[in-house]
Amino acid sequence: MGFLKGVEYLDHLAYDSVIFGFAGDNLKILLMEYHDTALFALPGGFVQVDEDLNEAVSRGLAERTGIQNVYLEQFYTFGDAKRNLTGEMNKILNANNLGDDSLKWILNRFVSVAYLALINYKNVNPRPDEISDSCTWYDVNNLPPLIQDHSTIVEKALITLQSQLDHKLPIYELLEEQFTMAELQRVYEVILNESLHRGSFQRKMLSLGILKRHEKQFNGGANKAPYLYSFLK
Amino acid sequence: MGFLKGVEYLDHLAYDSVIFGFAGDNLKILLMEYHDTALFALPGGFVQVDEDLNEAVSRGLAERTGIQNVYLEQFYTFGDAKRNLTGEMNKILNANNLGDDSLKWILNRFVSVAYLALINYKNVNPRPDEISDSCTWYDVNNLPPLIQDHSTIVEKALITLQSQLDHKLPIYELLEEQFTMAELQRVYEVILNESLHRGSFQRKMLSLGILKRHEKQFNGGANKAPYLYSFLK
DNA sequence: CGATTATTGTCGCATTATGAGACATTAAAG
DNA sequence: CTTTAATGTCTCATAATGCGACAATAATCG
Repeated sequence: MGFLKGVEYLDHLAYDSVIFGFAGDNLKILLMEYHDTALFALPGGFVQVDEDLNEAVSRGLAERTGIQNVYLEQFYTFGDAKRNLTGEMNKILNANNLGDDSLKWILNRFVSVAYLALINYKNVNPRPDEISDSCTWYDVNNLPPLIQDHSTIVEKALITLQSQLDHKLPIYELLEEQFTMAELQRVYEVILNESLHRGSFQRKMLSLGILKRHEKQFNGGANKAPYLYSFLK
Repeated sequence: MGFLKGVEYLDHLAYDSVIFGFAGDNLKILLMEYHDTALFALPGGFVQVDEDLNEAVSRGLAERTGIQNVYLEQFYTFGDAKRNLTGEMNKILNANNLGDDSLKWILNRFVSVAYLALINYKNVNPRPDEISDSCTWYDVNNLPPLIQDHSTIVEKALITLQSQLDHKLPIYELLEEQFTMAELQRVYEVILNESLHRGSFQRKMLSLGILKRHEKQFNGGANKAPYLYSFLK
């Protein structure tokens, strides 16, 4: 077993989370940067000995972003034998003066369960943990180099997001409570990475019967004002 | 770490596989029954310390069915804290005179990665392992009670199968090299659990351009003989 | 104050996909 | 030769989708 600050964790098992947000017409994810290193990683963590796996992920997400009751979806478990943090983590531990033997277990091989979450960009209060000094949003199309196989994890998360977009993913988490049709279309376009026909998109969305129309929004532009919509609960 | 016959395994980590076959117009899965118990379980196993997770599953499947190069898809990782085999496994170990302490680790909490496979019913040579005396096909709609949460795992496998049927799953593994349109339709109907319109199904399949038409099959029936088809490679 | 501009809501049309029934074909049995 | 049952294909109605067009409208500009 591994111990971290007096808590016992399952050895060889971790989770990583790909946390999506939407801002400035682009899809973002949360990344951590470790103190005094140029190493970026997905926010992840370990599973306590008597803790549900899903609970562990919720807990970690709450600790890092301050938000709770998030839509979390498990999408793949990465289990290659050579998945370990030797090298990178040595650098991190040294930079943080944590080089004692009690943390050696962190250098073991880890099987990692990957989750994705869709959250509202504005609701987040990214908080660094003890060994990372920033937890910041990055444009998903312009990520820094990530440690280990974290780039692969992000890729797989994106593919999952795309394939499940029409089925069950609660896209509304990404937007404000109320939004325009153009904003909603932009979310779809960014996730699918393709442009959609405006008329068809609007017709399709309205035909689904999942949107409620509200007051028009006078946005100050020299044009017709759009309606605001929200998702029916 | 856990030891089994001199090999070292990752503790707290297991896999379970839902192996689908098709025979007699029905979808089947492989189940193991333990010696001298009435306990049925999905074929599963453990991951060696220096072994890729995917490798472990392939290895286990080859050991139990004799077939290799199977399409294996990971679909979920079950990680509830109370997932353990206390009770059931005690019964199994006692029935097999394996009640010594060296196997105590098997009673721990296990996080299990679940895989599904589609294989050709006829190619399989189910082989029991040391502690299970049968590894047999069961109709998926008529399963015996399964240990632990294995029924839940089967359910989730079925849902995954259904949702991915049109996208990427290599259904052809379930059939012979050549097959009739009626047989193919039956596979779809069994997986989707609904009947399909014959004309529409045939039109759809032919329009996909993934089938090659062969000689007619004179099946001895008092009716027009169907063509045989195979999937284009 | 009227013309202009950019964006929006909606419609029409062509094309494609889908559901359902119908009809001729055909291999074997009587 | 007739009958039977399954098959290949067709037609029609309906639904879904891609794409362009048009009127409406809020702000700006002359």
